[in-house]
Amino acid sequence: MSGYLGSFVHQVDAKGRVALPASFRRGSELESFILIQVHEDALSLFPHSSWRPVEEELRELIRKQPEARASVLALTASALEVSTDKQGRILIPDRMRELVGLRREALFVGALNKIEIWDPKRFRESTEAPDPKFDPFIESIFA
Amino acid sequence: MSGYLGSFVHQVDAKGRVALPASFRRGSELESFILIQVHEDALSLFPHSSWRPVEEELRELIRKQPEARASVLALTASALEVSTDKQGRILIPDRMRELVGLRREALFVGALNKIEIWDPKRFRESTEAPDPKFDPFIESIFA
DNA sequence: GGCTCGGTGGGGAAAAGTGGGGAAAAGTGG
DNA sequence: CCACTTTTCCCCACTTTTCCCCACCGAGCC
Repeated sequence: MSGYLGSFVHQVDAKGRVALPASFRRGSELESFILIQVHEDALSLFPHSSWRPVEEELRELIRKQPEARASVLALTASALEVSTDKQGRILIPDRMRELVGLRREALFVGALNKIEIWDPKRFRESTEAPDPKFDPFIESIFA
Repeated sequence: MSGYLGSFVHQVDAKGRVALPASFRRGSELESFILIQVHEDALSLFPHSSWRPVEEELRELIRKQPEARASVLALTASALEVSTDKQGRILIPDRMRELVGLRREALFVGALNKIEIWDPKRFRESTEAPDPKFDPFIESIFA
């Protein structure tokens, strides 16, 4: 199975639940993800297979540069393990929705090894004027 | 199951008991941890699986640098094994709470291989202005 | 049209968090 | 060795939150 691709808008209900897009579900059983804010304006969902190497590298960073401990602690403090319920939904705590301005609608965006969750309006604003500086690199990848 | 993540505030009752957050409980039975102060302003809770390699390294250090014995002894002297009671609570002795300024509220923070226990106010102060020097490292980890 | 699958909503049982009384154990002094 | 004090911790009770489960709706397919 290849990386996550595509974008889907789903409703956030009164309890803070959102259905994970069907095409992002891998096993048919209940799955769990790491929910964390690593970019301004978006939450990220890591499946365990993608999270494991991230966790290793974070610990490596602290061992080599102990002063980075506070930065890493701030990250892990705001991260969270979330599981899908029997309907394939995840629960996003109020606190995390506020961080990225999520209201009634959540935009799920496939980002290869992870899934990003955006407020639809903010996503449009962030992607409508991409920097053309990188176009040659991207074109050469697809050549 | 991956490392400890998330942050949770719980009440310290008059007897010095605090509920361990449910998401930090691994086995359904009673568990035990090593409670120790390794950082200024925070207590650390090590599950046995994380403590074992630490213990190895401490002994290794003494073997290679015998002058470090006093420092290690000061650490182990203030450490403590704590078990959860049937309600999933641990007991934090007054002496340890005073060391890190813990009063009525205790903030449990997941820090991958261990759990840290902070006074909520001190945690905010310590993490609200993280050193941006490490941002590039962290971003490259999540790329 | 009937069926299935994906998405949405809400009620209720179960679990988590909190507090306190009292028995058991440990510590202290005669 | 016994009696008394203090501490520990086991157990019960209550409140709040979580989340499991059922039901419905709508779109697409057979």
